[in-house]
Amino acid sequence: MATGSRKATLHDVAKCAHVSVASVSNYLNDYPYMRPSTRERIQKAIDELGYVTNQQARNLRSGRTGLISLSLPDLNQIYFAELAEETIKQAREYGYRVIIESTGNDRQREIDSARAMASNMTDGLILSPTQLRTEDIPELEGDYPLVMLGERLFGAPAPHVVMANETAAQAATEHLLKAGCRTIAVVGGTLDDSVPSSRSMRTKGYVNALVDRGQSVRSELIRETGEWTSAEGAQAVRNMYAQGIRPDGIFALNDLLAMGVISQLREMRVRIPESVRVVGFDDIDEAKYTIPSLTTVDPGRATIAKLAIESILSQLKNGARAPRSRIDVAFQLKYRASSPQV
Amino acid sequence: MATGSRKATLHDVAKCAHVSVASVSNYLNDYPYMRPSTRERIQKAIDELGYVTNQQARNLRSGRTGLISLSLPDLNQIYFAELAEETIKQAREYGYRVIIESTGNDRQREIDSARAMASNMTDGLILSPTQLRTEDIPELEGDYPLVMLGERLFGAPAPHVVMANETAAQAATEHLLKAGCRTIAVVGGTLDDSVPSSRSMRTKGYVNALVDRGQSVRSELIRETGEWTSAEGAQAVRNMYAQGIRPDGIFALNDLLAMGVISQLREMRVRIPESVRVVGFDDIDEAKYTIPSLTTVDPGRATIAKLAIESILSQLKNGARAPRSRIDVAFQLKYRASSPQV
DNA sequence: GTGAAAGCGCTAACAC
DNA sequence: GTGTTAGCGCTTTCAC
Repeated sequence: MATGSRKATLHDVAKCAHVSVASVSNYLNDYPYMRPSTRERIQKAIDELGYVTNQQARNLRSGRTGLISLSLPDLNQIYFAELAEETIKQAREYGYRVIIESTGNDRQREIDSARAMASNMTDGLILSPTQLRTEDIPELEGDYPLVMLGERLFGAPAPHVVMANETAAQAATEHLLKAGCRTIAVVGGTLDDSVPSSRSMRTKGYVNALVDRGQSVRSELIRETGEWTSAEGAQAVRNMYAQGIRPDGIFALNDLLAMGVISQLREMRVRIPESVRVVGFDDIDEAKYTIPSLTTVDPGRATIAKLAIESILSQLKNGARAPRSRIDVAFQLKYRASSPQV
Repeated sequence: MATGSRKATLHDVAKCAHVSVASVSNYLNDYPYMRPSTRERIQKAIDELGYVTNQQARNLRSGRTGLISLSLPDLNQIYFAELAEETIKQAREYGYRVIIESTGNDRQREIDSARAMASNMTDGLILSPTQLRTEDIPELEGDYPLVMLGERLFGAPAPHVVMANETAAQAATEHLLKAGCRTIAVVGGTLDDSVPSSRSMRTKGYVNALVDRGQSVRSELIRETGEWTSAEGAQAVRNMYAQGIRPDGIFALNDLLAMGVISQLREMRVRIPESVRVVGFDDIDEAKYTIPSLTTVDPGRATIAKLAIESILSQLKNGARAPRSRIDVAFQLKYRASSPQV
């Protein structure tokens, strides 16, 4: 490596190796038809000058950046942090890097994520909105690669990768039913389905499972909560018991709620799973470490990330936005100690 | 917005507005000396053509990208996810976006993060390594803006923003002492300080506090753990009690451990804080929601992110890497129910 | 105040 | 096989 005063360019390398810039460029891009001796001279010059390709110039020329935008509500929510981690990992497999936008559940920032795509800074956008409304769909028009995530804006003009909220919740509930539970509470649930959301979809799955078994849906077993935190999960259990409700199964709509549920039940000396089975949703890392460890729904985070990245790259290859479509991701029930498989 | 066949360029706008490209460029960059009528014509043309500046071209010309790399071990670790969130937020304040590299505690990937800087893709690097060794320091030479984070590689040729692991741990322990605790266990601690780490620094702080009070350090109160998970925290408490050790204060070296500690104590009907006070470290979001809520050390995550970003930007402005330096960030004890202020 | 022109460093035709 | 050249879309002197 040279005592670089200024950064070496293709031009410098060409001069140093006594070849043309085209040859150097070819060399860098693995052009096959090239005399070995030329190759060597070029490589030597590169080493000597400590040359590194300037990505920006390459980007301008090629129209690609090797960057993908991932727009999420909030990395403080474990689910999204873990999704981001998976997405970064997947992108790296293909030589891509990820810019993360955190929108903080702000509609304008969600729109801005889309608008930023017009400036060519990244090769594609993976967007997980929570506030966008149907009227915002025009903001998503464009020819850049786009993949939608989450429960909103199914009308968006792009592929939409969705987790199986409803069927997974149904399977979780069926598991409890099959294990003999007859009084299954759903913590975090709601019967309000005016706005599609994880909350409403998962509750619907729960209801479906009961109905399929000919069981009645008891509204006192549907425990609404505010935020999905462990404190709310614990509170929900306390309230339920205070009202004399004694479930033998609890389906918490995410793992944090489930952690609160477990902690409260243990506090109350309720045995898990002997007296009450507990099932969560998301399969966050901590679910393995609760006591007892948490049976939960793995919504296929890794698959979601993989499909999203692959769709972006295939749209990029085709040079066109893929049409609106829906890609359902398989879920998996992870059986752990809080409700073993029967 | 026009029925853009192809994306409009500066050139197109210039032609449409009957001015030169220079004027359009000036307009876009808020050049003050410009006839209002010209301004208007240009703006009209921009609207008409739906022109958006091409960032890549601007980047090539200006040598800047508006991107900062943040290289972290793992977004699945809540602390890092929350740090990333803060960093993204701070960067946005200055009009910057963040590329997140997740190195998975892999030394080669940590090195790659640094090497990637040579290609001009981002304007600076915030690096939080866990595996880099002193011999890797040469990899960090360069004139690009760099900020180091964490407990390693203090010899690196760049500013190093560090949290007050030792003094914060000392303060946390002093708080317990002041509250009357006489048998304070440290969960996650270690007396091995051969490798500098959060673990060893925080333990050292704990020891300092005891020594300052003239108390002896009892090795059976230093409870080593494997990973810092809540399961390990709970296990540590069980082991301790099984050995007949009855602490009246527990300092857990991070919040996940503390959550396990709390959950196990409640299980055992030990009253918090009456019988045992519990203090954690990190102030993750969940710490507010444990039951009882967790007294913990806020290591100044927001400040760390802010200082890191600001240092990157100031290095950028100065056109040179800032010299090696150490920037200590103030911590704050967050008093909550698990150990109220005395 | 505004315009002409020279690149930033690279890639991709196309010529030889 | 290798070289020449024309830009990618923008910013920035420097004339006028």
